[in-house]
Parts: sequence; C-alpha cells; structure tokens
Amino acid sequence: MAFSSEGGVPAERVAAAVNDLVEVRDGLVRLRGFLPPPPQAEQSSSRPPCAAELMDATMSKLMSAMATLGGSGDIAGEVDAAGRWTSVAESADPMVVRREGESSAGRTRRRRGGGSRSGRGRSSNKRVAATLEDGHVWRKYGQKDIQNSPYPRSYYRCTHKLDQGCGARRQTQRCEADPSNYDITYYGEHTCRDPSTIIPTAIANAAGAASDGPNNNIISFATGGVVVANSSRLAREGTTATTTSAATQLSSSWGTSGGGGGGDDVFSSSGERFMQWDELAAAVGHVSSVGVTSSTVGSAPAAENDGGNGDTAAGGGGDGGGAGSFPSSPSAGSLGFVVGPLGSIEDVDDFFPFDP
DNA sequence: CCAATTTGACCGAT
DNA sequence: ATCGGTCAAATTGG
Repeated sequence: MAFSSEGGVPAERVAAAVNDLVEVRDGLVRLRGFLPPPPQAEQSSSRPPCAAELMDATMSKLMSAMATLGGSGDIAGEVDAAGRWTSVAESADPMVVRREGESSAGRTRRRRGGGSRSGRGRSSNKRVAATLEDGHVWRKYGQKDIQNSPYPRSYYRCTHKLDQGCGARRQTQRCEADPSNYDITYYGEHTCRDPSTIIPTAIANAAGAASDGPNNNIISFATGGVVVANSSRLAREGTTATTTSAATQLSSSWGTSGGGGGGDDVFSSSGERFMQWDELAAAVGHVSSVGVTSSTVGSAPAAENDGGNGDTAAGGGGDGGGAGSFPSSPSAGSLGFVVGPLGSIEDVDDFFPFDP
C-alpha cells in the first residue's frame, strides 16, 4: 500500500528503488558516524562544505525521494510485492510477563519464554540484504531449521540486552530465491546506547548547518534540537517538528505520532539505524526528551563471515573485547529512555526486564 | 578467564 | 503432535 505505482512505474519497481534507497541511506548514516567532529566552534557564516553537512543534504534529498516514491510517505510501511521491504504490525497480545529467576543448575530448565511470542504488539521489519552486517552488535542465541526452507534461521538479540536492556532482536535466514542474500527480520527497537554511537557526531556536525546552511530542505540536528525543514512528506502532512532537548540520544519513538498511524504501533525498525528521519521528526514533536537508539559499532566487527556458509558467524562477531564490553549503564538518568506520553509502548517491561 | 557461539531442551502456539 | 522461538549448558575462541 505504501508504494503504489504512481503513474506508470510498476509497484515492484518502486519498491525496488525504495529498497535501494534505504540501503543508500543506511550507508550514509553509517558513514556519517565515521566523520571526524567538524569544527563546531566555527560555525561562521561561510564555512567550507563540511562532509557531514553534505551528507545531511544528501540525506535529505534521499528522504525526499523516498517520500515521493513512498507516496503516503510511509516508508516504514510495507512492500512485499518485491519481497523486500516489509513492515508488519502485529497485534497486541495477552499478557506475557515472565521472569523466571531459575538459578539453572543442572539441566532442569523451567518454562522459558518459548514459542512465538510474536504477538507482543511488536512490529517487525523485514528486509533483504547481502550482508548480515548492519552496524549493530548482535549476539546469536539460537538457530533453527525451518520447515519449508532449505536454510536454517538464526536468532539474534542485541548485545546490550543485559547491559542496557535493549530489546532489539533479529532473525536472519538465507534467501531461498537468492542464496547470496539474507532475509533479515528485525523485531523490537534498540534502546541501547553505544559509546561509538554515531548520533552525537551527527548532531554535532549538523549543529552548524542548521543555523545558516544554504540548504533548505535539510534535516539537521542542532544541539538545541532538531530542525526539520521542507521535507516533502513533512510538508504534505503538515508535520513540523522542532524540538527540544539537547538530545544526545534519541530513543525510539514508538508512539505513533498522533495523526496517522492510529492505534497500531508504528515503529522504526532497527534495521534502519535510525528511525525514519521524518518519523523521528514527527515523534520528536511530541516527545520531549529524545534519546538515540542506534548503536553502531565504530569498528567494523570484522568480518562478514558469510563466505560459504554464512549464517553462523555474523552477529556478535568476534569482538571479544571490543565493542562488546561496554558497561555504560551508569546513571540511568542519562540514558534518556523515552517512554513518553506516546501511546503504544506495549512492553516496557521488556526493555527493563529485570533488576539486578 | 571472559565472552560469544553452538546446540539440544524446553515451551507456547497452532 | 508439530513448529518456531528462546533458554542455557557446554563448547570454543581470544
């Protein structure tokens, strides 16, 4: 629905294009994370085009294009005609609260959360990628052979689940049709914060741009807030966002920001390192404190594994000491989890599952 | 020694 | 009874 063939272009083509754009965007986002902090001090009137700014501009163009292609602008929407980009909202679910303390000695395990607790009001976001690497650090916790598929499915959770209670998960499986690609489905949202997160940089970088940048049509993060200007979709929907806090992090915007979505939970896939920018903007307009959710591994976790067998390596990737150990959970206060007034955060307890 | 992965067991849903 | 998802002991790697 999101992508309809406007005019003569078949929906699949559009979907494919959007899919590519998504990838491009991801790449940009990631790249931005590596940019050196620009001369923030001198945000003088005329500065040489800083890489970050260029990226911002590029990004905004991208978003614009995506919005256009997406018609309704619901980029987070679904497109499965081409089998590539899907976002499904699952229905709410009966209570699922369990926390078995189980000291687990011996092999006696008691009821673990098993089964498809799919219906947690969670949404999933499926996509196809050539690599399992997506900028996040995952820890594999299971693998299963699936009935119809020749390839097993691997289950990952965010490395920071214990650390920070990050509830992001993903499932990967080699694409049947195209074994060189992976089918990756994301569930939940990253609420973790990583030191190497790219957001701060992004914010810093854009800080200058916001004020006097020659670009309009740019989404930039200023230290004081987020300023969104002239995004076709935003314009269309009349969303204007200006925000607030000195965000050092933006956390997921679960909520459906008011208007459109309605009850279903709209969520920014973790597949996208960030939530859709425009969604972010919208959300941000409603929430006051924003936190960044994306965590990125600054140092590429090595490898791509994959070679022949794939499926296994992936995730957490080696790392051993690297990004893995990051006990940044000092003051929860600074974590800025936003669980705001937004509606649908159905399982908050999933984010703060336990207490030590 | 610690942390990540492997792998079979367990469990809820179908 | 079967399937898919998760847990956690055992194993492996750094």
